[in-house]
Amino acid sequence: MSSNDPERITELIYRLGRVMAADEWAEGLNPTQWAALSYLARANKFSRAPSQVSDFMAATRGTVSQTLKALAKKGLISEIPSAQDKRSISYAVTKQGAALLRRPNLVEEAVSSLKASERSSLRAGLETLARTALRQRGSRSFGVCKTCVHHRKVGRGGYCQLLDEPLSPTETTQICHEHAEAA
Amino acid sequence: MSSNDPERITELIYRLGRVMAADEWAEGLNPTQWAALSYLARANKFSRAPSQVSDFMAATRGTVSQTLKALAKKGLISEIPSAQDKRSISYAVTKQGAALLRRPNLVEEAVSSLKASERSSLRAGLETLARTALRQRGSRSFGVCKTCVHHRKVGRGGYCQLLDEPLSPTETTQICHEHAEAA
DNA sequence: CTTTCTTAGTAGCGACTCGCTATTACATAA
DNA sequence: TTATGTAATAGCGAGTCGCTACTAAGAAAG
Repeated sequence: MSSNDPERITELIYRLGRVMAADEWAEGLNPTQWAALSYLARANKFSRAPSQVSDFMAATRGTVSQTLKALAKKGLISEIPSAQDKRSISYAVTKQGAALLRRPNLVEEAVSSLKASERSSLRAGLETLARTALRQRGSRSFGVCKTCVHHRKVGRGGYCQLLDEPLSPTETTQICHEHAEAA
Repeated sequence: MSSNDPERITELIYRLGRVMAADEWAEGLNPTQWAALSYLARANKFSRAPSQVSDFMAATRGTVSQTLKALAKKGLISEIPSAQDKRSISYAVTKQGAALLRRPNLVEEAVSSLKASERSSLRAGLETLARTALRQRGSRSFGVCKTCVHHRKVGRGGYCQLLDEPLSPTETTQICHEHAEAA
């Protein structure tokens, strides 16, 4: 009888996901390619290898490998071989890729039209939900550096105690593969 | 600076959608097939034709036609030709299909573990969001009969004033293609 | 030093989705 | 009767998906 049915919420998330996906058949890309492109644009330099993209996208490395090759062929991202580890590759979003990402998004617009109070409670609920679901699945959280246990604020930027690397102000707001939510 | 970024909310919905999808490669079905099967189980008898499924799934009739054929071949749904309109087909979930749908779902479990207050505000936010996004897109709402402007309560069941059809108590809780939210 | 793990990335396979453009089979209105 | 519109499907090409199998390179243990 409860109208707060877990079923209804699941349904809504699923439906919204599908509507967003349908909206993302544009500019010659498909939803998966948009997801990979947008992740790469928001991830820091330690988190842009195929393995990490596939972790984020909840897909296998093989699948993601193909997606990234396709994006590279379209000139939206570029391959950058690692200097340290000769097995490893990283990808960077090109100017053309960044331009494409400025396209307005259906759900983002709908979110903007929400009242601030609705927005913050929606966000809180989704945040908790995502944390729970991802933990159950054994997936990483993929938050931004400034909310991570390994992060120390240094001046305007910061420092990652896990990777022993200084971070620029911009980098502290990027997504990291090694992210672990601070208490 | 706002941590209620529309971007963050969009991101969370997208990520949850992907995680749910990854979780739905099971029992020989894929995410799209699960979505169609679960819709058919929850839709009323006026809303189970390929056209209506494709409206709901935000896909073309051609794509959905193939998905439904695949489900039928697996014996999870069965084809029912319409008596009135000889162009039209309807689908019904079989016993085997219904049995499959009882599989526990990752996100549904996560939702259940939410506090009741969190759950209701999450639900409210998603409801509004979905309504806005669907209207922007010109999509139908696909609610259940008992919340529809065309619905009149009659005893334990109801009556649809649009289709001029009586509804059993069960039918008033099913999804309808013609649904229009009552004020 | 070599073996022996382990990890990063990729190819290729079969099944499938997706949007697209016909095409067929009706229904309905002029 | 003849348009006009709608329901469903077939077939096309590009691409995702999980999978297995593979190469190459780093790391660890003998």
